[in-house]
Amino acid sequence: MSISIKDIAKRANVSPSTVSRALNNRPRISDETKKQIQALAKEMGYVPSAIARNLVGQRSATIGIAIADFLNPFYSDIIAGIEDIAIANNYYVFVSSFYRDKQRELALLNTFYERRLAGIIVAGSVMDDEYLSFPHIDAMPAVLINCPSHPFSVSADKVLGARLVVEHLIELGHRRIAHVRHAHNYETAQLRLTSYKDTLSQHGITVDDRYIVAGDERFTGGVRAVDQLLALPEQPTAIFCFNDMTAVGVINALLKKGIDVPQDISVVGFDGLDIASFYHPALTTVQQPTYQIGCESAKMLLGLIEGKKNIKARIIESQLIVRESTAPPRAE
Amino acid sequence: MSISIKDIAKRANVSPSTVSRALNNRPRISDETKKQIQALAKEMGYVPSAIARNLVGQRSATIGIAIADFLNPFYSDIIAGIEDIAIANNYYVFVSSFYRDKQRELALLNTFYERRLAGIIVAGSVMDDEYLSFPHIDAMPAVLINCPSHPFSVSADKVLGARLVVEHLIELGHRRIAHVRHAHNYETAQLRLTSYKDTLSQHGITVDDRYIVAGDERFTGGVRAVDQLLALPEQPTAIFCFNDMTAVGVINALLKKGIDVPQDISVVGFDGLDIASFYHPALTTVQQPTYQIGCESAKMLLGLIEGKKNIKARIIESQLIVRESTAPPRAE
DNA sequence: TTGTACGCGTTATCAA
DNA sequence: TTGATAACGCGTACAA
Repeated sequence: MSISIKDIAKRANVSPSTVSRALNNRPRISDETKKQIQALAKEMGYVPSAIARNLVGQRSATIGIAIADFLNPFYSDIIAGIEDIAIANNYYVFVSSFYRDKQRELALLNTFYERRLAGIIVAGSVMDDEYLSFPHIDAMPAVLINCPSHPFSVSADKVLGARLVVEHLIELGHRRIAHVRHAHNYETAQLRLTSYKDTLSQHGITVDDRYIVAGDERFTGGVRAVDQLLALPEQPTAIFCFNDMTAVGVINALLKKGIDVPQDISVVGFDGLDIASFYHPALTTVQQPTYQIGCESAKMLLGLIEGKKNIKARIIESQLIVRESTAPPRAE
Repeated sequence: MSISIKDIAKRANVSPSTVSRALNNRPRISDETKKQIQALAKEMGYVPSAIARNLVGQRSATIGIAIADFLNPFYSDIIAGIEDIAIANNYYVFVSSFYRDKQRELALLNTFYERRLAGIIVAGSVMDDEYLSFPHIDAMPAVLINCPSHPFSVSADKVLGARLVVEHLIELGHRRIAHVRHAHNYETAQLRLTSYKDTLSQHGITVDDRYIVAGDERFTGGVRAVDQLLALPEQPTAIFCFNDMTAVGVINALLKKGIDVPQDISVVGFDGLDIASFYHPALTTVQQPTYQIGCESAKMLLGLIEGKKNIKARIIESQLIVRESTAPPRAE
């Protein structure tokens, strides 16, 4: 059992409230007793109980971050951005992951609410529109990352990103452009897919569903996707991947089969992780301002916590970065 | 303000204690009122306050994880292991990072203690031996990952790992073997370095400090290290890197300068991340059982929380995996 | 300047 | 089977 202000009060022969005043730098106390008590508290190794404080104060100064997948470095940078803003505003941050599992996501949100956290940020939710019906959303504000349809959200422009990718490939001369989508159909995965289809159509290329295969967001998803795509009668000449992790998996699988990237097949990623520029060949990809997204979402959440009302969904532009993994298709 | 058992009690015309009994499936209550109250609680959207529960119960059923760096995927797998064990034992898990900053690490531990968490797991501490003097260690048990000198710790065998690496390179015929160490001299970084030196000496190779340069644990650290090493009058023929991230940075920098890996220079990583096998060339590295380390440390912590006493530091064997980034040195 | 009394939401003990 | 009461650690009116 840890020591409390009562213990200090006894030792100092004062009342608990005097101790409380001394430790919180409150006015109605003499400088002398204040210093005396502060010294005693330090000596006794007193650490205030956030639990008791939260209970009486009805606020926790802690925000929770629920992220889809710890194993995807995409989220690491976002977390760093959130942390920096939160710490600067005297908030603590706790992170947890739900691994794209709806049940775990719900359980996590519930845990956050049980702790009466001041607010939460969710990145990569698989609940999507059901979010608005989450019962405690008014008591514990939430900001969603990459769910642009939600009013309180910060997202990168996936529609633009996917269009830039497809147009880049078409300009290079590709016609058979495959897409490795995310097996989960959550919002921003869907947006990439739709934008991919739309852009193809706009350029007079018929969408062929056989060129759309499911991956996940890790290396292995890309490997499996390659097996499917290479089994096709007419192999694609370019593969647009859901994200950089997938693209690395795809390239690795292709190289292992003796297929050169980009000479035989072009590959494009999405996200702009560090690994994209360090991989070999370096990935053509869509750069997402992850750290900035983290900062923006934290600022938005702090605004919501303080009761700000005029808050709108933010969409941040993303940018195509052409590197070594794309080239014109081989002449047939 | 969220609704409490008092609110439910009023609506049901019973006392708060009856509501508490109903909601916690306690014995002394009739089935009828229990069901009635449970239904009412659900209807009213009641969620118990973990804060109040913790205050009265003096326990939180939550463990905190402090990890050195979110941006290093090495820790992601460890977290997954911890989470799985914790959840299976009805514990919640909150993760936070201190980015190898001693002040932030201390602040984080303090935050954890303020919440009166049941226990903590720290991975990649930069405090090392000072840990034992952390004042609240008895009230909130801690397990350290990769601090083998600490009594409650789970670590991979870095000494063995580094020796396997160096011997592998020596067997291939290398004599000028460089080491990119971590700029922070925390325990397991030190162990790799010492083992590297010892193994060289044991094989009659003089340790040359110019071949030991500092990196960090990210890609960029490897890039900077390469600049230093290539400026040397006699360039090394092999580079043993602190971890896989560093190795990727090193290889990337070498390839950019037109130096082939492994034909011109061999490179070895450490950790056995997924990226090590997906990189191109695939990395020779020391595989660490990250998920298992996570599980073991969680089990150890739960043991400590339950008051188990006969707990000893665990060291888990690591294994050299030879892939494509090492080869005999070029004949001179 | 200091102390007393109460309440935050919950559980546990005792009495009814 | 149920209700009243106290307690967890802290902050804050209000009284002294």
